[in-house]
Amino acid sequence: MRLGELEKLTLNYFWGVETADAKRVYAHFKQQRGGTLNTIQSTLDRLYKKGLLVRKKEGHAFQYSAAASRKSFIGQLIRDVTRDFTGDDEDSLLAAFVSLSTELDESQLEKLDRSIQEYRQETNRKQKS
Amino acid sequence: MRLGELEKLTLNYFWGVETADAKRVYAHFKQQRGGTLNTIQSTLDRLYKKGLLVRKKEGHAFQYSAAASRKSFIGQLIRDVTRDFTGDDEDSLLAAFVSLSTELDESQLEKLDRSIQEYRQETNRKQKS
DNA sequence: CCCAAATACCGATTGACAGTCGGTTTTACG
DNA sequence: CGTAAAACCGACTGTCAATCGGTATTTGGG
Repeated sequence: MRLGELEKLTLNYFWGVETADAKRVYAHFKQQRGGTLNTIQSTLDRLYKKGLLVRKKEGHAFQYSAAASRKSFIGQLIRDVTRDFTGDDEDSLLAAFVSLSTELDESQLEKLDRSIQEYRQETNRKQKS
Repeated sequence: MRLGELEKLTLNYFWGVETADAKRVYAHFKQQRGGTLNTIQSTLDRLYKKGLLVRKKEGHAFQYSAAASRKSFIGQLIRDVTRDFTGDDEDSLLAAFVSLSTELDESQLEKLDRSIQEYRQETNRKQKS
């Protein structure tokens, strides 16, 4: 799924606010990039149709909000972009991790290692309860 | 940087062969998808201009080959796709890892953990020598 | 209950860019 | 130096984001 520049900006915006209607989003972007309310509405609609935003009518306007957290969205993004380059036999997620490893320095690897340990602990706790 | 379908197939092809000229690539794809030699040549040229293939003239034709390994390419891909969603303050690579973590199960985390340990050992060895 | 303002929705246009391929130019080798 | 092979150029198509004008719809107030 392809994302345009304004779509990316909009998604980032929605991870900073709970909820917003087109007018509110427009007020935010009017300063930094101009354009019309209509353009924002189209973009919100496109993101909605792509399943990246959810919406609910309240009064006159739809209230939009992010369909997924930033983190899980990025995770999905990575899986999408790597799928075409990783065979079904190998674990594409793991392959992605390993690919990225070569870009990390020791201190980052250490941090990562801690994050993973933490997450494993958490997962184990959940499974036991 | 956007990649088309044929471009992805072509990159994958080049990770399976050392080197190939347009004719050879065409011979490979003729079966599974038809098209003309010219189309392949355009695609090779586009990939070359994008820096994803390197080439060297040998006799009549350019010999193309992958500019980077599959793994480092995927790593680059992930960094590109995540850049717009990770602030400069936070470490985007680390963020990507953590995002993906939520998609892994315990056995995968274990494997990942092992990979990281291995890699850290390797890195340390290199730095000492 | 109906009207006007607010908003959603539709359609057209533009700009990138991949894919495709015909035609022309360049090039390497005999 | 001529020719066959390959590179290169240009055109056209299809897709999709961005943009925005115009129309349809909806909602809350009167």
